[in-house]
Parts: sequence; structure tokens; C-alpha cells
Amino acid sequence: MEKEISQAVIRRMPRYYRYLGELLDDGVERISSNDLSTRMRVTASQIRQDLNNFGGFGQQGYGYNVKYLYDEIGKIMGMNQQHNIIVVGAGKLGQALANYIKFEKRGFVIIGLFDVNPALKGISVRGIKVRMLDELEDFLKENQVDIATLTLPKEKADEVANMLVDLGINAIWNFAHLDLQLPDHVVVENVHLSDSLMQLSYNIVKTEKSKDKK
Amino acid sequence: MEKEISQAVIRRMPRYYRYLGELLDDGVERISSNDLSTRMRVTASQIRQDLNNFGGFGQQGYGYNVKYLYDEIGKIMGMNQQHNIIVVGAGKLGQALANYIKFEKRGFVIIGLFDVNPALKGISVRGIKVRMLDELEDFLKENQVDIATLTLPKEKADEVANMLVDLGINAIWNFAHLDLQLPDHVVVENVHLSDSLMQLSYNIVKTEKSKDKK
DNA sequence: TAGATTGTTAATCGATTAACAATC
DNA sequence: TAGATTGTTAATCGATTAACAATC
Repeated sequence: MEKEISQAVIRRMPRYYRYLGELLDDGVERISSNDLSTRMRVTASQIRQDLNNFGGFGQQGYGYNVKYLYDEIGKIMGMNQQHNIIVVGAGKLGQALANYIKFEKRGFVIIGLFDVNPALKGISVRGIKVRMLDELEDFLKENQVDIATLTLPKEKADEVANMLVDLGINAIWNFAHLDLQLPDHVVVENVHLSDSLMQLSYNIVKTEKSKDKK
Repeated sequence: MEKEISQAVIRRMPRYYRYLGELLDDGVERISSNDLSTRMRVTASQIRQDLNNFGGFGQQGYGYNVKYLYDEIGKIMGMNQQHNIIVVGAGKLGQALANYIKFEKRGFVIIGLFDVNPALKGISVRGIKVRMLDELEDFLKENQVDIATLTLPKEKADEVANMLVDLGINAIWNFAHLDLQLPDHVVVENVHLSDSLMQLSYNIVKTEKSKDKK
């Protein structure tokens, strides 16, 4: 039986991937866990432990080959396959995501934009026209869709999420400010911007308080 | 000396705040840690431990008064004060954030939009006109700005972040896909959308693998 | 070979959960 | 008062760090 890898580790992998990508761009061929730890401001121990969850990618006395490690982490994270995405909710945020070309470099391709608001029907973003939600069922029959992005007000989000799941969607990137109640087989990744702002606010207030004390 | 509260706890506070807000809207007057734990799918123990980091907000035999606890968490997180925000980078994402009216309900008010691209100079979002970055210094003299949002390509982000800090900004909400290297007194909250997508991708791949095995 | 650095085990630290006395 | 539920201490669990033998 395979051991489950903790989400704490998974959360750090994109960061390793990013640093390795930069090293690669800079033409760096190899790197030791120690050098990487200095750059990333984490312990070398943690880097080695994290990586060894997935296998031994290094070599004693040498370190890690940057290109090889970059590719291996890419494979682990699914960067070697294309993920087709639809965006449900074609408001400003939905449009911003649809417009963000860099996702495509990582294999995340936005192939559809949906909304309920007929006023949006005419427009298109990067050549992707906004469709009405009642066209979704047919669209899903004709296209492989791996991820549905939810950029809707929370009042609509739960209902639409359930509809998506009924139509066969198994992964949701949720920007709506609520916890979706969905079957266990559905993978949900939340981006709660308000929560993020609140955390920032707390840390600002905390910092101000500690200054007052001095 | 006050004990530092761990970021693990801080990360959970906005979620408590959200659930309590919903209970409040539903007219619920009081709630026990046990009932809340069932709704939120966390342990009652964790709820009580988390809250008691900040003080005893409940009453034995009664539970927690929803309105009171909501307000107290609000104060802890700084929701009782206004935070003036500028958005630096007036592309689609910056515009989407500037347009998001719900932030204002929590006291986060966007008062300025900046960019380097002269092509954006004419436009305005929700009555906020896009200014050029060279107007920033004067703007900061005339307005209290608590948070700067960075929605720029990573090539520009580091330079602009340092400029902001030099001009007196102490808190940054960073959407650029890099780690900012800034002085210790600056509070940074990162929203790395690509990292979030990668995590989702990993969990999709993992789920598919475990299905194959059955 | 000698030096460097990994992979991995062991030790420590911190976070979560359980238990229960205090008390409303 | 009896019942309910908190606040808090103690026990457990998991994650991080340290240490070092293995090995390139």
C-alpha cells in the first residue's frame, strides 16, 4: 500500500518547481539541498524529506540535477498532461482568468466560458466566446473538460457546482466565498480572496500593535 | 510577554467568521462548539482551542453567543477598521479586484488604480481612474494607503514592490508569481494562482491513480 | 581515495485531539 | 439543583529538524 503524502508537502511542491524553473532559466545545472535551502529560506532537511516522499532524485556528493528534478516534479504534479478548463461565471474575475495566457504554458488550457447573464452572450475573451449555461451539457459531450472554475457569486455557486458534478465534472477550482458540499470523489481547490485579505489584515494589525509597544 | 499565535490558527479564523456570519443571517442566537464542529467538519476541541488563543468568548452550559463571537473575531482580524487599498497593475485581474464590491463590506476600500501602460490611462473602474505609476508618490502623500495589491507580471513586480516599500507601504497583497524579497517590517500575503492550480492538478492525478487500482 | 552530499533514521517540536474539572 | 458546555490540562499524533551512515 502506498503512503498518502500530506497536503503540507504538496503545498510546497509548486514553490520548489518555481525555483527550479528559475535556476533552469539561469543555466544552473546542479544544486545541492543546502544551496537551495539558502535561496528558499527553508531547511535543507525539509527539502530532502519532501523530495524523498516521491523518490530519490539526487546523488550523493553531487546534489540534484536541476533539469531532471524540475521535470520529475512536473510529472508528479501532472504538468506533463494537458488540463482542459472551463470558467463558469464570466464576470471580470472569470474574464481575467480566461485571459491569463501563462496558465497555458503549464498545460492548463481554458476552452470555454459560461454565464447565466444574457448580457454577456455577445462578448468573447481571447477568442473564447461566452456561452449560456444551458449550452453546457452539449459542450461537455463534445469536449473533454478536466476542471471547472467557479467565479460566481456565492448565491449561485452551490447550485451550479452540483449541476457541474451531475454532468460529470470531477474537479472544481472554486473562487466563490463558500464551502461547497460535494461528493467525496470531487476534488475541490478553494481560492478565498476575502480570507486572504483578512489574514493580511490580521498581520497588519499585529505588526502595528508590536510597534506601539516599543 | 504575549504569546505569538500560529499562522495555522490565523488561517482558520476567516472561516469561523464566515460561518458565524451565516448563522447570524439565519437568525441563530447561540451555538455550541459541538454544533459548529458538525457544520464545519472540524473537531469541537479545535474550535475551543483556537478561540481560547484570544480569550474566553463562551459561557459554560450555554455555548457561544453568535453575534458577540462574530464581532470579537471581526475585531481580532481588524474588520472594525477601514483598510485603504491601491491596486498596482491595472490589467484584467487588477480591474477585477478593483471591481469587486464585496471587499468594501469588510472595510477594504480600493481608492486607487495604477499602471505603467499609457494605453490604460483613459479608463476607469467603478469610478476609479487608472493613474500612471509616476503619480504614485504624490498620491501617497495625499491619501492614507494601508495595502498595495500587486497584479503585475513577475518581471516588473520585484522592482515595483521595492519602490512601494520605499514610499512607505508596509503591506502587500501579492498576486505576482514570485517571492518578494522585502524588509522584515513589510507584511506580505501571497495569492499564487498557478500554485493553486498545480495543487489541484496533483489531487486530480492522485484521484485518477487510486481509481485505476480498484 | 577524500570530500561532498544524499537518503533515511532518530530526536524534537508544534499542532491536534481527548479528557475532565470548573462553572454557568 | 441537574445538565450542558466551556476553558484548560494532558495525551497523542504528525511534521520538522538534526544527525549520520551510505555512497557517489
